[in-house]
Amino acid sequence: MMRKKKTSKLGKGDQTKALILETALEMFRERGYDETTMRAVAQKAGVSLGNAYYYFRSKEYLIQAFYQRLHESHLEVVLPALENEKTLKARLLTVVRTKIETMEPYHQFAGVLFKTAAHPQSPLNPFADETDPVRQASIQLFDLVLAGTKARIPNDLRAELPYLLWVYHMGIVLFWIHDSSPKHRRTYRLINHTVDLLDKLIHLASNPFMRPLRKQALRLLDELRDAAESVDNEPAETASS
Amino acid sequence: MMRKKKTSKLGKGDQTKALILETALEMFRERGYDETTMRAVAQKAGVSLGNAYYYFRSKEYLIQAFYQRLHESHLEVVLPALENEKTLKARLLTVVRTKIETMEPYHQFAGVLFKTAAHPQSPLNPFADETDPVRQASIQLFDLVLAGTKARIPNDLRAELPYLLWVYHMGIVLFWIHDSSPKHRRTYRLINHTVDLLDKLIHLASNPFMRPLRKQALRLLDELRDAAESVDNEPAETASS
DNA sequence: GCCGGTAGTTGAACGTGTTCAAATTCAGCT
DNA sequence: AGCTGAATTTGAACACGTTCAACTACCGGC
Repeated sequence: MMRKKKTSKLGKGDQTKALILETALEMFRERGYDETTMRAVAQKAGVSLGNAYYYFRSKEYLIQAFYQRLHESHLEVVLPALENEKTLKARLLTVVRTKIETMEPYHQFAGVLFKTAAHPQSPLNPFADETDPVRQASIQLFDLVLAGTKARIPNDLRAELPYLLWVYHMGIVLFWIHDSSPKHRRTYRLINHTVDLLDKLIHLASNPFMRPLRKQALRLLDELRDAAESVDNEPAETASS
Repeated sequence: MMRKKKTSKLGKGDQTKALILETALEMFRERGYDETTMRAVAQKAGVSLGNAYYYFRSKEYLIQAFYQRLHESHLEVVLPALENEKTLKARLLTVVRTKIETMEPYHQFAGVLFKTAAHPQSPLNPFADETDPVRQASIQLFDLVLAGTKARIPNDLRAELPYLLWVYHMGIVLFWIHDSSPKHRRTYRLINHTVDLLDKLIHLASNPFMRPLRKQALRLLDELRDAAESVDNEPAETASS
């Protein structure tokens, strides 16, 4: 009885799964999400319709896979870039800018990301289950941003900041989705301004004078995130394998 | 050639439209949005399927109509209640609490409100076209909240505050949607805490000492809302994203 | 070399939102 | 009353996401 593929090349299933995902993402890029039908994906990938559903239990799961893939691409770009930046401001700028750049080919498709972002099970939902691996990895990146600076930040704030910055960056992405200005100039301008503001705010909030208000805000944050704790629905065990 | 019904009873079309909407909302309340099919609504309302589409160009438009109806119900409750409250804090509390109470019967259905809130044309989208009447009316309520207090707020902030409070209240609603605690206690607790915090923040931001930061934040806000200015599509034509 | 079971694959079928050309009703006019 | 064009209403048809029972390919064990 075989346990688990510990080594070597991909099994046949993994190949098919990758093929379907690749095909789907390509079509999303070219025609958008709604305009890409599961039948069309299956046909172009040379598999049957049912087979596509064998690997992705719904069309939305392709988005989830996309989001995962996107994060990996982002990491490849952002990690080297971060090595050259030391200040909090510069590091934040780098992360958010490269994120938008990575998403660029998917701009018209990206709308659907938020169409379901409010859905309890979506990893994009700020209240969603924190244990989602994709989401955790995404938040962790902002922890890395902070870890690489010498900025003096109180521990209570420091602990929550990765999550807060992640929410902030989701806001930027949301803006970018709606941004129809040429080359998305508005988004980049917004990033500049918000990062500047955030930098100031973080330092302001780190001031001992602000301690009571900060404590109150952080207590609030705790409360906020308890909302989703009792989401008991089966969260759709990760598609296959 | 008749112009417009200036008086008297509703035309036949309006009757049918109201009937369909009423039936739909009832079924949404009882079975939820996704579980309520257009066919079922039409059948229960005693009209044909196509007829329902004659009055509501898509299922989502029923949500839009719901939101409008909801706002009217809210006004009926909140306007009298506001007459007894004079402080900013109390007035804010009143508005947000009654909002949640008004939405109560639709809790399980409300999820879909945000499923499409990110859609460019949705009045729930913070970046959406400001000229949407439902949305404007909703924002105006927060202007009324401010108008009834003696709080000293700088003009620049005062002008933007209705919109900001509206966004805040949307956040509360979003939380409420995910709140599965008994009687939504968590939401009410959150309202208490956030209103308290907001009250403090508004006064803090009104401090002359904060002027530069405030100015910067408000400039940013302007920029934020420009994002949607070039949304020229006529509503509900574009599929997806 | 065959067996058995798991993984992979198929396509027909279902229910849904939406569209549309045609049928019907209605209000005002002569 | 009879006509006319607009408003209203109809239900069949379409495309899509999703499900499912059946079929096939593969691989380890005998």
